[in-house]
Amino acid sequence: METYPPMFLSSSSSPPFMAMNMINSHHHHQATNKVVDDELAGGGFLGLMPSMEAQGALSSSNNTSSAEGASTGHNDFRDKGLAFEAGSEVGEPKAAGRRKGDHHQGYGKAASKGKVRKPRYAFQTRSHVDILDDGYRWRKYGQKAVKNNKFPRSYYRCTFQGCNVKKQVQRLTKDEGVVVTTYEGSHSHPIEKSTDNFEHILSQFQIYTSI
DNA sequence: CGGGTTTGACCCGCGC
DNA sequence: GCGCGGGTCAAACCCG
Repeated sequence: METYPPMFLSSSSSPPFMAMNMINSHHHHQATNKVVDDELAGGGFLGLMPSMEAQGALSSSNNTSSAEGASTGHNDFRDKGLAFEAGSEVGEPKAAGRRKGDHHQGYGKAASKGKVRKPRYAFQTRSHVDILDDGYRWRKYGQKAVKNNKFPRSYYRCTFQGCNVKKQVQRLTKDEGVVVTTYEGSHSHPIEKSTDNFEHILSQFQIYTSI
């Protein structure tokens, strides 16, 4: 059970994203694209990278690669994940009655004010389903069209009290089969779904650690 | 009904 | 200084 693929074995710690279940591969979908009956046609791990494009800025922070993040990833959420939360402290207007035309300030991002930037771990898989079931429950909070890409990018957030883990899913324009998932932060709570077939799923991944 | 999704507005950093 | 591009919010909407 402890047999993880080489990419996770940097320090035998928990990666920010553990236990991905692609059980609902050919499950129903929304309206983005028709889900073809490929189930595990993809399922191949194409790569793992520190971040998509912002890796330059991120690497200068404290982590240079995703492997490092995984190596210290057992409790590092206090460093990065919380840092982000602190940054968005102002931007948490649960009770603040801010409206579009009203006076409001501080949307999470700007509050950081050039401070700590949380690392993001991106990896891409081969699947026709955008949303991979990684065991956690996510709530979609945004979707934006990206320049140079035909497909929009979806923003998700973990729906756990106090858990500020985010992730964004995007498909590549060139290869529709490639789905890039970027994680931010680490979960601090147990997974809700069963992950006993984790190793079984990972065993069929193709890892490319030549980044 | 309640929780997740949709979707347009808004904010902000950055480049021109 | 302005416009663009990316990220977030929240009211409306949808669906079990």
